[in-house]
Amino acid sequence: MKNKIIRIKDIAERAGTSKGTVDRVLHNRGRVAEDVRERILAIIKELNYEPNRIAQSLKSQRTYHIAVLIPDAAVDSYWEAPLAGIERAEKELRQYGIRISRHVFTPHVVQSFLAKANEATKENPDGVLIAPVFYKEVMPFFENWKAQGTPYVLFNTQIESVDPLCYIGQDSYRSGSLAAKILSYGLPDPCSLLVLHINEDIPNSAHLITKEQGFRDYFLQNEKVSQYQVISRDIDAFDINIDAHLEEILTTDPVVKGIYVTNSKAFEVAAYLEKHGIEGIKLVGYDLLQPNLDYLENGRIHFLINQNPLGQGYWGIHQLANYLVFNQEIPPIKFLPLDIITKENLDYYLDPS
Amino acid sequence: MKNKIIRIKDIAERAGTSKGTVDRVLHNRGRVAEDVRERILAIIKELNYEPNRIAQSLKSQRTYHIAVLIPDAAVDSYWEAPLAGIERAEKELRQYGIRISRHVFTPHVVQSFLAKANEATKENPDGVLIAPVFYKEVMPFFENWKAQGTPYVLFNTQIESVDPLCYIGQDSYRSGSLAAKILSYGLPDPCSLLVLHINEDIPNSAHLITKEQGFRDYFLQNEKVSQYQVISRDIDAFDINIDAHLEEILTTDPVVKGIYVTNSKAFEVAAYLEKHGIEGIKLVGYDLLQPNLDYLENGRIHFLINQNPLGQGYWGIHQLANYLVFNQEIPPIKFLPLDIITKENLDYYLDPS
DNA sequence: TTGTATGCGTTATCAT
DNA sequence: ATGATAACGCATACAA
Repeated sequence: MKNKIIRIKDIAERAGTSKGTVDRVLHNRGRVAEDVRERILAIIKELNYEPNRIAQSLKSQRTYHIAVLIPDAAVDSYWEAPLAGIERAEKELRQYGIRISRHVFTPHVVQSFLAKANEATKENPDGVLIAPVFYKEVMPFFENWKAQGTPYVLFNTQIESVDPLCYIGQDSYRSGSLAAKILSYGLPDPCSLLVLHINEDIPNSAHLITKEQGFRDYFLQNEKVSQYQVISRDIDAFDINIDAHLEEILTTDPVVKGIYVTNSKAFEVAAYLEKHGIEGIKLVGYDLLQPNLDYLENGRIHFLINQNPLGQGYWGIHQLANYLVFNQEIPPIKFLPLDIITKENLDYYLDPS
Repeated sequence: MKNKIIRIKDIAERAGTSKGTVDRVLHNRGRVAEDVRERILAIIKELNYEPNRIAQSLKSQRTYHIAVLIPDAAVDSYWEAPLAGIERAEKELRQYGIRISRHVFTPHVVQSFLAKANEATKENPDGVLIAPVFYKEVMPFFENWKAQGTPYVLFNTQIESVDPLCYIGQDSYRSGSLAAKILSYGLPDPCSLLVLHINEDIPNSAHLITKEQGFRDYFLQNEKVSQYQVISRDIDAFDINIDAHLEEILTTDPVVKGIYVTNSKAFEVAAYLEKHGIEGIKLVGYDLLQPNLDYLENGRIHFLINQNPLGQGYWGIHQLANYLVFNQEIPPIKFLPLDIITKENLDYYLDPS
C-alpha cells in the first residue's frame, strides 16, 4: 500500500527546506528564492500533492454567510422542495463555516420581493442564492452585487445576459422537446397537441416560451412525426373560471389528443377532464406537487417531468460553498436532469438522497 | 448570528471540568464520577452538541481497506460505469482514510471469480463491495465474511436471504412494471408484447425473472390494459445465430408490436430490426452502453431504463465508508432511481455529477 | 529569504 | 477520578 498521502512536510523534507517555504510557494506569496521555488514546484508535481481539505477547513475558522431569496412556500408549495434542498446543504456545510439567512418573499408581490432583496443586500453576505422570478425588478440588485463582488447563483429561472456565478435548473428548451417526444410517442395517430401556459405572471415567463419552442421544434426536427398540429393557449392562473376556457379550447378544436402544460398546474387540467369525464387525452406536466401526484396515481396525468427542485436548492448552496470555501472553478450553468416520472418510478424521486 | 458551533471545550467550561472528562463521558470510557457524568450529559443535550467530523477525521489516522469484487469491464463494458463510480468515491474518501483494492474477475468464468474472491478475502479487508453475479459460488464467502465480522455490500444483483450491510441497485420488479407502462403507453391498440431474456448465464438470472413478473403484473393490476398478450422467450447470448431465433419468434407471432429486453442487450434486437427493415415495433431495454445509445439516437430503441450503474459503485463505497468511518446506520436496501432515458434527456445521465 | 511556533477540535496518553 | 498535553495537516504571524 504505497498509497501514502503526501503532506506539506513530506515535500519540505524532500526539498531540504521547511514547511513554511513550501507553503509560501503553494500560495504564491513570494519571498522565496527562485531556484528553491522551482525545486519545490517540481516535487509537488512529481508527488502529485493535493492539499488536505479536512485540515484546511479545520484551520480556517472563517464563516461564510449566504443569503437566500426565495418565494414563500406557504403561498406556493412548489418552493418547499428547494427549501428542503437548501436545508440539507446547510446541514452538510455548517462545519465548513457556511451560514445561511433566508429572505422569504410573497410570490407575485413585487413590493415584498424588493423589501426582502434590500434586506438581504444590507446583510452584506458573502454570496447570494436567488430564484429570480421578478425579471425586471431583480436587475438592479444584480448590478449592485456585481459591483460589490458578491457572487450570486440563480436557480429555477434562467435569465440571459446577467452574469451569475452559476445558473442551476433545467434546460427549458430540451424540456419542451422531451414533452413533445413523450406525447407523440403515446399518440401514434394524427391529431392536435395543445401547449397550455397556465400562467401566473405573464411578463416573467420567458422560460415557458422557450419550452414551447422546444416542443414545436421537436416536430420540425423529426419529419416522421409531422402528423401533429400544435396549437398553444394562454390562461391566467388567477382567472376564476379556468374551466370555461378549457371547455372553449377543447370544443373548438375537438381533435386535441395531447396536452402539454408548461408549468406545475397540470392538475387543473386533470381536474377538468375528470369532472367532465373526458377520456383519451394524454396529459404531460411538471413537478411532483401533491395534486399532480394524485392525478398521476389515478392515470389522468400520464407523465410528469421533474425539475428536481430539491436539487436546485441543494446544488445552489453547494456551488456557492465550492466557490467560497474551496476556491473551485464553477461552471456557469448546471442543468439538472429532466427526470421522466410515472406512477411506477415516482417513489425514487420523492425523497432523493 | 447565535449559531455558534459547540465544542467539547465549551461543554467542559460550562460543566466546570476539563476536556478530558467530557471526552470520557462522550465515549463512555468510565473513570468519571457519576454526578459529573450526569451534569455533563445534561449540558451536551442542552447545547445540542454535535462532534466536529472534520476534526475527528483529521485526528484519526486510521485507514480502512475496502476490497472490490467486480467483473472485467474489458470483457463486458457494462462494468465501466460502476468502476467509474468507485473511482469517484475513492477520490472523495481518500482523505478520510479509505483505501480500495480491486479484484477483477472474468465474467462467466467461475474459476476466475473464485480465485479473485479468495484473493480479496486473504487481504482481510475492513469491508467488501461485490457484484455477486455468481449466485451459488458466492454463498460460502458471505458466510466467511459474516463470521469474520467483515461487512459486505452487494450491488447490481440482489440476493435474498443473505445478510449484507446493504444492497444497492434497482428494484427489478418495479423495473419490469415500468417497462410495461412505457410499452403499453406507446401502443394504444391491442397487440402482443414480447419479453426477451437475452441471457448470458441462465442459472444466475433470478432478477430477470423478477423483471418479467413485474412486467406481467402491471397488466393484471391495470384492467384497462388487458388488451395485451404477453409472451416471453429466452435466448442464449452466446448463441451464434441470434438472428435466426428472432426471426422465428417474430414470424410465428406476427402481431408483436413491443419488445422488452430485460438486460443491456437491446442493441442486438435493434440491429436485427434495422437489418431487416422491420418498422413499427417499440423497443425498450436497459443501460446506456454505446451500441444502445446509437440505436436510441436513430430511433430503433425508443426508451432505455437506466440502472445508474455509476451510482451503484459510487454509493456502494460511500455506504461502506459511512459505516466504517462515520459509524452511521446503514439502511439494508438502497434502491436507485429507475431513470427513463430518451434521446432528449440522455445527456444529463451520461456524466452525472 | 527562511524556519519556527501556535492554534483549529478531537482524541489518547500520561501524570497527578 | 481528573486535568494537562501532544498530535493530526495546514496556515500564518513572527523571529531569525
